[in-house]
Amino acid sequence: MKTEESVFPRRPTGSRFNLSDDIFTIIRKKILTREIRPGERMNIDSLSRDLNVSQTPIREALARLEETGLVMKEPLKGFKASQLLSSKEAQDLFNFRELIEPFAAQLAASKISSDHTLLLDAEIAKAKAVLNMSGVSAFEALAEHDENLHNLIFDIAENDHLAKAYKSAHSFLHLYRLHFVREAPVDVLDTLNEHAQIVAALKAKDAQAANQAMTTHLVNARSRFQYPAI
Amino acid sequence: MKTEESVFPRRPTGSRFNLSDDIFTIIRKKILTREIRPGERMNIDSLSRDLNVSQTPIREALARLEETGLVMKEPLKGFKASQLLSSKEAQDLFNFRELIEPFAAQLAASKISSDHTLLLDAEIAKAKAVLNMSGVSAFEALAEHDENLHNLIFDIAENDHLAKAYKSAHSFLHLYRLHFVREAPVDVLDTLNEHAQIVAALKAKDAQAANQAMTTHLVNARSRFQYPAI
DNA sequence: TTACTGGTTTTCCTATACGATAAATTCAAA
DNA sequence: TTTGAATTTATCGTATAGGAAAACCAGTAA
Repeated sequence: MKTEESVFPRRPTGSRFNLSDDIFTIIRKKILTREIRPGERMNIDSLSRDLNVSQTPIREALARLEETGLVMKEPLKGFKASQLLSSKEAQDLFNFRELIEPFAAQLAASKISSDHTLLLDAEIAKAKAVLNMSGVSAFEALAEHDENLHNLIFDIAENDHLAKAYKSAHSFLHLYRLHFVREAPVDVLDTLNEHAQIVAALKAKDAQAANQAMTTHLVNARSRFQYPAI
Repeated sequence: MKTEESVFPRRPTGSRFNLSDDIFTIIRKKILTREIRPGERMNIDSLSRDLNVSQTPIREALARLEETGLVMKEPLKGFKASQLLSSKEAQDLFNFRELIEPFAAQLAASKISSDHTLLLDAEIAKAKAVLNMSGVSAFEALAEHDENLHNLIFDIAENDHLAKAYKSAHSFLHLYRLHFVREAPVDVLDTLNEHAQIVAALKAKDAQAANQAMTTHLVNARSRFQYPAI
């Protein structure tokens, strides 16, 4: 019978809800940052001890993560982080992106507003900073910018189904890319130029050009992405 | 040392695990058949009583369903089945289908094997039976055939990302369509003819024709799908 | 070495309790 | 009668203990 728990309720009452949402986000981040490695087993009990919550929210979070595909449950063995995409799956993913992202860009071009224009300009301006970086931090900054920009385009396109499909696929690409990060400098300049072209097409409300610029970008991205033959 | 457990174990040992998976399927089905209506509140306690399981598997199932979008959690009110797609969202969904399904058909045409051909033929043959039905049962049979065929095509196309995107979007279309089911006879003949054309293109391994046939089918489906202005 | 057997660990599930919050209901005052 | 405050009720979110069954492991026998 402990007394301190009644005096200091663990959770500052009313300040935040949905513990399991928080846990979901935390575990998801652990996976996406490779703190939990692909294929690694995840023990409900130790997670609950580490994160200082009971098993219930852990179970809920893992169930949701399983639904996203980032986590797998083996019937009587427990949960583990999903394996990395195979080479074929990665190619499939690129094919998928090359299908939906140009379409999203095309839609976005026809729906863009002046607010959106400002956001796009801001993102492009921010990205210039990457040029002065190097090594891992450059890689990370570029990845973040890339994600921001692509998300922004889906926001502008205003098709939830499209955005959802992209988001769910994107985690896997992120992990895959992370796995093969090398010290070797990514070709930052090319990437930024392509981004700028996409944004220019969007601002010009030229749907056709936006589609084309995005396609070009993705095709180049695929070829830049030279992962070692495994 | 009990003896009866070998005769009749509580859970037919080995035959099924994962109570929460079963529950997930059951609840999902209840939603998809409108036994649980869009917007209806779902009480964890009464679900656990109705389904004769404890709260834990219910919570897990609901968490997963929330991830699919079929169920929503309002912070301190509980779970409810998601609202029907708005008219805009339904249009967005059709746009999305018109993007990914023709592409899937195109892929399928280039990958199709003789096994697949048999399956497609079987599905087309089975669908003929719908012509002799009427009313609601015709609608249901057609919907099932339609789903089978489209799923089959995604199987053949062998791109998991694509298939996943389709599956997640499809539930919503199903519900939306169900909502507006009318006694008025759907145009079964047109639908079956279009399906036959798609299958013909696939069997001919003509990717371009398959893409085109699917596009035509979807465009027609959209226009056949005359829902009342809300 | 291989195969079996018994104990240990892990996981899934159940049951249940308790605090907090939203909704419903009662009751008092204008 | 109506309005508003207080109280009750229902339900969610969280926590924790424990039991059943499978999986794992180690030690022994062939």
